Amino acid sequence: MSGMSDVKCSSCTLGSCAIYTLSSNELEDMELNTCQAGYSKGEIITKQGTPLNSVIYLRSGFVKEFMWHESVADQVIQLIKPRSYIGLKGLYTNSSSVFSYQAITNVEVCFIEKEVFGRIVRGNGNFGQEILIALSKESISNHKRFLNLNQKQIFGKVAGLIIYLSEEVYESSLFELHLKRAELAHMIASTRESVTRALKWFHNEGIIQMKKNTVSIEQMERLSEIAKRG
Amino acid sequence: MSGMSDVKCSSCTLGSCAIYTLSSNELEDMELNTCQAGYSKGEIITKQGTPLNSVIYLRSGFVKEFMWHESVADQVIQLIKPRSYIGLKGLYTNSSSVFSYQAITNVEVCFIEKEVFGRIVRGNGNFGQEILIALSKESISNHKRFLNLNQKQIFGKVAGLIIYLSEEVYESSLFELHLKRAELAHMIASTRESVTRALKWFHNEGIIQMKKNTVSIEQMERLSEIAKRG
DNA sequence: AACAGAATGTGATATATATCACACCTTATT
DNA sequence: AATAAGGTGTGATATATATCACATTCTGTT
Repeated sequence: MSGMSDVKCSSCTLGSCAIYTLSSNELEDMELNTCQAGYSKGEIITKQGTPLNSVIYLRSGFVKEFMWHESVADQVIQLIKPRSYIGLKGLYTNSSSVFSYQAITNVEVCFIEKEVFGRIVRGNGNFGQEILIALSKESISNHKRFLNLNQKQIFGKVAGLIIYLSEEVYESSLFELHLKRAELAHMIASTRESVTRALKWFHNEGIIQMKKNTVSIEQMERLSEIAKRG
Repeated sequence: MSGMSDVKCSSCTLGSCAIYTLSSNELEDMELNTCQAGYSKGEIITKQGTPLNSVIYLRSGFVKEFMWHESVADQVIQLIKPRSYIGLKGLYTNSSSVFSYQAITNVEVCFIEKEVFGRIVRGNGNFGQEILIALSKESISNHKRFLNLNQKQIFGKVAGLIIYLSEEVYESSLFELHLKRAELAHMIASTRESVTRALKWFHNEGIIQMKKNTVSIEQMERLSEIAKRG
């Protein structure tokens, strides 16, 4: 967790849509109860079970939301893209984090105290609306992954995963894979080896191109066909 | 879709937590833009792709959220319990429904125009907060099912499904299965036959008891052990 | 540059479960 | 009561993929 020069919320260029709805008073309220931090690739931001009295705003970088599951290997729930809130869904539950969050690139975040956050939601319906929108979008995005898991064949699941990463996370047909094979596998209830084989096959067929860890989708049509039919 | 005598929002005994935050003006606004309906078991409430300019409030009964997926059989996303909002996550997206909703018992619902709903959210932060809470809870509940799918063995998945139904939907260790075997299977990416076998085995082991379509969880410990370890 | 450790690729095999085929049961309809 | 139709139970078989074991490549550190 590396230090960094603090940016005021009011002058932040990486803020959420939501903060544009805030009055200067509200903004100041938030500023006073927010603290900024940087993490480098690989660092854990919060661990499940740990107290967490903040909503975390991801200014830049990508974060992995996951759980360490008893016997089973870690389960990756989703990847979070920059300019989104982390752990919003925990805002109104208990004070300890349900999930763990890890920086998968270098990352800048802000910790906003839950209490202030809630106060502002209650006081400013427009802010609430924006948060509601954010949460809805996350929810729908997760549903897509969910549906993908109902696909039985791994090739279909891997194809769906690539599409998810491209559309919901990296928002580009060209992106770097920040997760290793085993983690990708854990996102679709499969194994490292099976993911390797699927990616290799897609590559050989010219459906995607992979050099190093950079994926480029070449034939989206075929890819989504595979994601649908298996 | 059977008719029924209309209840005013202000005198509704089956309202959400959220509506208790409303002023009488807001309540009236809602009343004027809400219409009530009843469906009987099996009826489709909304079909995916169909225009939907309302948030639907489920006063009583249970509803299945699902998609008809191209080649593949229907995919059940979740079951919705009474006194919750249906399609909240679609409030701020497009005007056509992403999912289909079917009554799996007799059901009473209210259609509240999205526009009014949004207006009230913006005007009343406390209402917004309650909606946010509802959405968060739904989100977390779905995450649990999600994690369960990452379980590879069917016995584990079926066990997890039973726990989900008991804890998140029916809120009792004794409940009636409103879904048929094939639909249960579609919730966990498995098959009718495998679900049959798993349930049979649980029954024989005395972990659950099943008569007709009523399930009673007898040994929660073992069930959750199976859900965890497979 | 050399090394160690991690991550990834690859083939052979085992195995869980999907699939198939059919029997049985339940429910509704005539 | 008889019939039909939808749902469920059950065994035999096929098959996709997990598992295993090892080779290869990549990564960062001394």
